[in-house]
Amino acid sequence: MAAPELSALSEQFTRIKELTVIPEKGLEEVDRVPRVHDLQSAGEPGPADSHEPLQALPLEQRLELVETPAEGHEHIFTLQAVQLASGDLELLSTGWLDAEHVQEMQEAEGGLPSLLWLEEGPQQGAPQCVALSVQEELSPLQELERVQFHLLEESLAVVREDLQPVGSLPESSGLTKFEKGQEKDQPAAEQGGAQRAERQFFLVEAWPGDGGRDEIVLTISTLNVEEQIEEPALGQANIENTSSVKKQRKTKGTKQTYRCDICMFTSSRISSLNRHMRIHTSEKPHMCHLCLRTFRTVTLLRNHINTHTGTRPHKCADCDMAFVTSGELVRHRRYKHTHEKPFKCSMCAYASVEASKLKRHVRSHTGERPFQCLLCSYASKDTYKLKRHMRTHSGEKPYECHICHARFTQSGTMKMHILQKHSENVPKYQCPHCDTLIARKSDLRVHVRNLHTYHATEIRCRYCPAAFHERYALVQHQKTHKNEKRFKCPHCSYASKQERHLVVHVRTHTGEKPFACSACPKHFRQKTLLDAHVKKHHDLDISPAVHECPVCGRGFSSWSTVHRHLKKCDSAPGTSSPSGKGRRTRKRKQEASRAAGEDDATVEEEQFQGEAAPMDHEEATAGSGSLEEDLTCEMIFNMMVK
DNA sequence: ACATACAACGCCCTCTGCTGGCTTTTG
DNA sequence: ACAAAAGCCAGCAGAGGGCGTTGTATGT
Repeated sequence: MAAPELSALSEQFTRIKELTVIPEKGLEEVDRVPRVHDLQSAGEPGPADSHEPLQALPLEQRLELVETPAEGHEHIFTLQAVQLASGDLELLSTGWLDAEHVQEMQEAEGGLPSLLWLEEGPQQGAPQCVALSVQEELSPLQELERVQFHLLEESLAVVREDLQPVGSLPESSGLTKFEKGQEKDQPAAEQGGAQRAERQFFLVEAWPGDGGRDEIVLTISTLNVEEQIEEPALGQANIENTSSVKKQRKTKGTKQTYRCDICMFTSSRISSLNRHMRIHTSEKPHMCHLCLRTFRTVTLLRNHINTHTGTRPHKCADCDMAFVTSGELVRHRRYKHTHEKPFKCSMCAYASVEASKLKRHVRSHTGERPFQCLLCSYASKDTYKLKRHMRTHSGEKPYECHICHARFTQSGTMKMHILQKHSENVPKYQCPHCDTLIARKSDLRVHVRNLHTYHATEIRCRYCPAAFHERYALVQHQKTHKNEKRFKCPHCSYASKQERHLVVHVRTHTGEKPFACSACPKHFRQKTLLDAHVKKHHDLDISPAVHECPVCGRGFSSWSTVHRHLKKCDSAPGTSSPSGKGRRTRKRKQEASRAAGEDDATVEEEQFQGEAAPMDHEEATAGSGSLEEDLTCEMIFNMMVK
């Protein structure tokens, strides 16, 4: 076989097979064949001098070279030299390496050596070899560009002495492969069964693949051999184990069970057991030529390659979806079309399409959190949540708003951001208990929780004895007190909405004037009045405004003074103040009231109800003019207009 | 060898809901 | 001006849906 170019790797598959069970049928036959140590004793190179090539033998002789060690010698390896002829590959020689030789090599080389066979085959010049390292990996067959590497078991083992290959071998099968049906037809009891102990050995084989492919099959096997104990009285029980392959035969004619030594697997068929045994090796002989991943089976490789090529042969009849495997299609149909959910939770009504989903769901009942964060105490119920959580440590914000480029840790957060900040028709959530509209559902829930939750203990109104169990009702109730004149004067009928107004008012009864001017002996009931006084009489920076009497033209500092003057002026009617003056004055008063801490409502209230705290003359002249004064002026103005 | 069914794990997504900081409104 | 209340907002986690992929068992 010509060495394939790397570029042609996709054309070549190299398989590595488990050794199949050697039938006991061949046991007697192999006793005839020469043994390695016999060959060695005859001066022929053998595995003992392992760097010497095995003698090349014609193909027709190869079976006879498959030999068993002499009694007392324990096999470690079966080694086969192969010829790599063009387009074909032949088994040329095999030989046993027994424990004695290994021990010698260990002593000589300080460990198990690498073994190498190089020899000329019957076809001159054809390259041929098997290279094997017993401790590390299998070295490639020479002349092949690629061979799978696999660890060999390091454990030295003993071999069953009676394990032997079959007498005839199909070219595509291993030397020691069972013949079809053999495993069932040959009860071990018929094989004679000396007592056997648990033993182990390795077997290496290489041969061309089948199916016309450019394929090399390389078999590396570890055989565990359990010695049989003959129980003639029961007429049964010839048990044969191969590496982990344990074949149990109870009685002749009863169904046989083949049990895996490594796991609980059992099968009624040896072929199934042999196939199963592959899962206990790391062998993945099928390599994807696109990404170099390897797989155990051709089917897996094919599915994998389909993921590269996008080939999706399984199409859904009800939608446009298509899948690589039939299983995916079935699952998809359950999710999207049939809604069949076979996995049902025993603790709630949850059911799922997949078992893994039920398993995940059950953790919400059990509280199990198998995925622990290494950086904090958080643990999650599934891997994704842990991965998402890790962003809180890394600061990673993988999601970016395409409009404002703000970044977010979760896609849902970004989605909400875009909806609330960059969308035109932002949805609002109506509170079912009141008129409140809230942008987010979760915030509406907070609103309901805070304002509409029933409280066992009553919440009392700040202004009256009313009490409520719901905060919203309390707030609404308290708003009804807003326009109430709750603060009533004990001396008269005066009432105000704000307590501070009542305080000022009561001073009119008590005569208290707590605000003293620092520049003159005057005292005032309100700070605002004091400020106005200081501004008018003691602030040199302020030039007093001149207001002319419309009757006599005399100048005054304020309209209120003009008003008072008009009362005395003989030529009162017929004069006029500037248009809109009354409104502007009112406005000024409102501003002054605001400066004094009164709200507009209070001003208006005092305007129209005439219940303002009464001012004495000096207060009236100190300020910017009272409402009464302004109204009088306006009345005068109106009279003049008429 | 091949197809098929099924299992298992992983990844990513959406929806949901809570939390706490920030901002605005209200008193 | 201030504090409290209420809404806004991003961060974060819980739960579950759906699909991708690989592995195993089994029948033909």
